[in-house]
Amino acid sequence: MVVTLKDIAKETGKSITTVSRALNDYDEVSSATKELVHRVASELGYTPNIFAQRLQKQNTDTIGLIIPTYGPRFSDPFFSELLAGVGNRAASLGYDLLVSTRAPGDYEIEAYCSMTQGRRVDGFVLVRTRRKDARVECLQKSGYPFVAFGRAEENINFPFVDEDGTYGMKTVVEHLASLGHQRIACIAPSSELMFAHYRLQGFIEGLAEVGLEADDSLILIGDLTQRSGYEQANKLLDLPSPPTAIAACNDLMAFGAISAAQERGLVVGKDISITGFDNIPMAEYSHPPLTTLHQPLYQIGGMVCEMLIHLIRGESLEREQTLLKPELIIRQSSGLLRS
Amino acid sequence: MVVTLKDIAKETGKSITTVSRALNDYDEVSSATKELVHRVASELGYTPNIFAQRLQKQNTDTIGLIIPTYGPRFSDPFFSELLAGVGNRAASLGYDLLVSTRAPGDYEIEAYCSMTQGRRVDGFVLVRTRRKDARVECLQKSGYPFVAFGRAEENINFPFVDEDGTYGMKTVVEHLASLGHQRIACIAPSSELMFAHYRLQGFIEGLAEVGLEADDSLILIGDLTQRSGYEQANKLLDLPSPPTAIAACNDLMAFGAISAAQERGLVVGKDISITGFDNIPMAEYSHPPLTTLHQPLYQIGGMVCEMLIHLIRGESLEREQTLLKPELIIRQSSGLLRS
DNA sequence: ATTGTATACCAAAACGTTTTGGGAGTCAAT
DNA sequence: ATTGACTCCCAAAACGTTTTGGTATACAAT
Repeated sequence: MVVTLKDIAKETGKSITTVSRALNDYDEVSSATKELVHRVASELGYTPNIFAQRLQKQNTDTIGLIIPTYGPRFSDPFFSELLAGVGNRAASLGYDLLVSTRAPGDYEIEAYCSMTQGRRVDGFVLVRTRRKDARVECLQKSGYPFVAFGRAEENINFPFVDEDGTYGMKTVVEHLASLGHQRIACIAPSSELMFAHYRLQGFIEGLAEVGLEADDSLILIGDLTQRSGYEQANKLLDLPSPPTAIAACNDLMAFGAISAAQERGLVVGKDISITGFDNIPMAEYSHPPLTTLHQPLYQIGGMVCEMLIHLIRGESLEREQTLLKPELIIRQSSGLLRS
Repeated sequence: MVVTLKDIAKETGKSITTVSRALNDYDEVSSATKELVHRVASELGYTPNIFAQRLQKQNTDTIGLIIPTYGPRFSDPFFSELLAGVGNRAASLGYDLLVSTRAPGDYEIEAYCSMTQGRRVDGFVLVRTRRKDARVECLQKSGYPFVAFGRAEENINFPFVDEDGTYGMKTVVEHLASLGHQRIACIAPSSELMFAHYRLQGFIEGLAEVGLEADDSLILIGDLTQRSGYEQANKLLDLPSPPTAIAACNDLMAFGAISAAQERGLVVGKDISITGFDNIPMAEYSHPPLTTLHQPLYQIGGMVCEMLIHLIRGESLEREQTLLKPELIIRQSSGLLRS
């Protein structure tokens, strides 16, 4: 049978109150009693019933993470690394992690509602913010604490960590321009996604800074998968005057683009330069290795998680909003323009 | 303030008992009362306190998944796809998913203990079974329901879904042999991991079936990452008489091996054949596209999750143990032996 | 008149904690 | 002797559900 405080009380001859306090290390219990209670507790193999605790304390020691999954072949290294970061930090701070996977859309908000209404979690980690983010509205309205990985449209204010995608893409464009490239294309995800918006903005500003004109026909929209990188790159390469460099807004699409170029016999890094964004582990081992921007996803996951827990505990945050500068990692997928 | 049954009772003039029963659709409540209660409940915005329910019912409607994370750059597409499968199925069956990420080792068992002892979950999904799997022992001893993705050493009996890795690697070896390869190497993870054990066994049996002798110097151990595929492939290629084909036991190591071969100027698929196992999305877009074995991870995740929930509900399983045949996907990383 | 059987309801107990509000004893200062 | 401060302890309430073990009424069958 399951051991409860009552059993320990009976065994030690103390009251339930005292047992509870002894186990929680209150000062008003003598050290002799504390010792006795602890000994008996471990003899009987006592473990507190977490739901009774939560019912009483009205908190959950659990944080929620809802992962938007795009289709059944969902397999974005982005999330596994971030998840590891959030999960490990949560565990080390004594919090459980309740994960829900939902396709973006109507049911996604439902997942938030069911977690908030049932008071299943103390707060949320929000990932991949969107331009009009119903999740942000929902959480702000309900007053649930949350920390986002990613910003939102200007005027909404909430704690976040984000990478400076604009800065990142500017450095990519500078890099490509310094290699002599003038026709630089971009494969960007829908600007609905805030990070895509910032990255694309960086691409355009970068072009301006190096004195190149943005050409709308060289900016295509992809959906973050290799497949779409492949398809959009094919469209770019079919243009009468194709680009000599393609800056993809994430590594997966860059791989798709590389694949498309190679199918046409182009040598990536020589005939054409292709860059990514994220520096997923695969980037180092692709052929050719991918020039990309490094985002420390594991650390970001940890940061976001820790900020959230501070918030839940009612502590003030050192920094409400953090913007990280991604670092350009130059590998062989980008090279001098062949003249 | 939070609305409770008591509030509804007061508002409707009924007792708490009747309100509870009305909401749970017991027959012993008149339909008029049911209607009244439901109306008032939704007017007041009632949502049950989940912890009170769980305390009373002594169950959690939550399943646990503990992901072994190898290091901070943990980023295995294997897990994101599996997680999506488990998570989506759990949600559709009304279960929450509690995820814990732990490095394999001592703390991993602790994670199981804290979930079982605190009775935080009704059961577990166990992934990547190991030869002497302390987790299996722990769960069997505690009597917690669980379903594994992967088998264990012969005599232990528990419900699982697994892919037939032995069969899979045999088909790979047959494929390579049919292309004329005679010196075929294998990069396998530690045989501590059951799936690695079966895959390696398939490799060896496969060699025997096509009349080739296994050469121990051609079997190296990796740790599932690209880096280790790269390192081990380098060792193989440095041999006085290097292999003409390398069968890696997962896709990530295959990519590492491809990278190593390409660094030496070898054309993969011509000068050397390299194969993987898993068919992660990247396999289609690598250069060259990877010959590998397809595992339907998303579906497997769903199956495992559903079996577990049946088990938790005390229903009998249609099949306790399922072995799936992986399908060989031939792409360009394997080709005819150059003579 | 009694018994049986539905139907519709309810008070109180139970789940296992933590917290509230207090009590009893000891010791020292007035 | 009284007061105050301190230490150590406890009974009971509270958290919000579900379940147990009833009751009261109405109606039909004996």
